[in-house]
Amino acid sequence: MSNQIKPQTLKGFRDFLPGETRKRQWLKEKLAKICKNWGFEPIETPTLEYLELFSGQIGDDEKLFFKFKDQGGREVALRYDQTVPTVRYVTQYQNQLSKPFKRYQIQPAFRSEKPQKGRYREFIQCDADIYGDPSPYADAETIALSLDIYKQLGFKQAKVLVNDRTLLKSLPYEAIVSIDKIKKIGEDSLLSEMEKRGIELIKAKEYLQLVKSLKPSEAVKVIFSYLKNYGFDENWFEFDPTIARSFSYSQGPIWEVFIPDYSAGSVLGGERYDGLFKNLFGLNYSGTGFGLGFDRTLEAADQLGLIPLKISVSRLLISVFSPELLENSLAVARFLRDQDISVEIYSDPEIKLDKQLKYADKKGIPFVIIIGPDEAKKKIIKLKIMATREQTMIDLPSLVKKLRAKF
RNA sequence: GUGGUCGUAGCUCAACUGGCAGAGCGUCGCCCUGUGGAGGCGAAUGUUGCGGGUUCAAAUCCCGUCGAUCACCCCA
Repeated sequence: MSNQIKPQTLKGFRDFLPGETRKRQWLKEKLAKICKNWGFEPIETPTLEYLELFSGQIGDDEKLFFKFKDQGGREVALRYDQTVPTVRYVTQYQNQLSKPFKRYQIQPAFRSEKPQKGRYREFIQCDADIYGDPSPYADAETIALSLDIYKQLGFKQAKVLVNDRTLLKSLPYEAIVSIDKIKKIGEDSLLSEMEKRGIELIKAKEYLQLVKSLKPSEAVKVIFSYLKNYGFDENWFEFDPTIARSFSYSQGPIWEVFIPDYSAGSVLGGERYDGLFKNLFGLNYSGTGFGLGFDRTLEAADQLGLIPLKISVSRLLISVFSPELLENSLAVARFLRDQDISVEIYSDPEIKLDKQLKYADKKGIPFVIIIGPDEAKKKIIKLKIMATREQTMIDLPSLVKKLRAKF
């Protein structure tokens, strides 16, 4: 009798089956490649940080931290976002980093939220930021990168809505938080929302009018001319004074990216947050950039059919005719692998050929090699193309040539 | 964190007001001992998420718990 346990994942934490994992890897690789194309350097930060790093900044939301005492009694927290740890990182290594410093980062973050669809306790974020450049050109560059990512991923259209937090300076924080919801709840509900947050109705109406009358700031103009010069079509960007990004540390330009063909909300959000350096470390420094929602972006790409469909990692299965002929299959496998061709060999030589073919079929492996007694005697192999059922007897050097052409 | 809905075979789901736990798909076997997707025939599979309670009797009602999902909150 053993204490058997139930196989299950923790609330809000996920396993990924091979098909899903391949999609996720596809997106990670694309994101990394695009960021590198823009000259952004990859970095990583630890999963665990001192709790105090986050706790000063977030106030109300501390209940969302995954925090505990480690074995040494230290108060620690799982990475809650990428921005705050990276501000620490930039401060800590400023002498070793270029200025400006451009970095991207694809790592999981942890929040102890109540999970919902598309909302998990462990989720990947892709952040890209520019540090040490206070000019709106730095904002413009990260915004251009925001758009280029979606363009390079194959989206027909993405749209960035840009605002400037300095335009909202005269509004109290509660009003800004409310304004951010206007698209979701409408103007009427917005007014009652503001009242609920302790703003008088008259004031609320005043704030709403003010916001609606706002015109693009100089920084926003710089950004738009940058985007235009980079070659983005005018319908890829727009000024929207209701984009507020209710983070307490946002200042200066703020933006969110939406996919018109995907309705589940924004897929990316960014802002300038120079003040964070001051608040945390008393440093005069600047940072601007974005966090990209990995799951939403992946879902959007999947829904719109942008993920290349490769059912299997294996492109070629070497079947094993019988235990006696296993060595022939092994020899071919080794030969092909030495030629840098990925092959999978069927593991159990006792299993009949029809099962092995069925396996290849199910896994979507397009080519199967068969080596029976006849082939073994002639020192050749039979290549079967699953899609067409076509079979050819072929020797190894020609096989390599043929596969190179097909792959 | 607050409130609602849900959890039955590998998957999708049935089971009238409490009364013998079922179907489709898939899986497996055979038709087909050197060849996969179609077709035919046959077979296996359940602690009804878990724990407790009420009842002659619980998948069904009650409590707790784990998980999923929706709304709110929040969303660095």
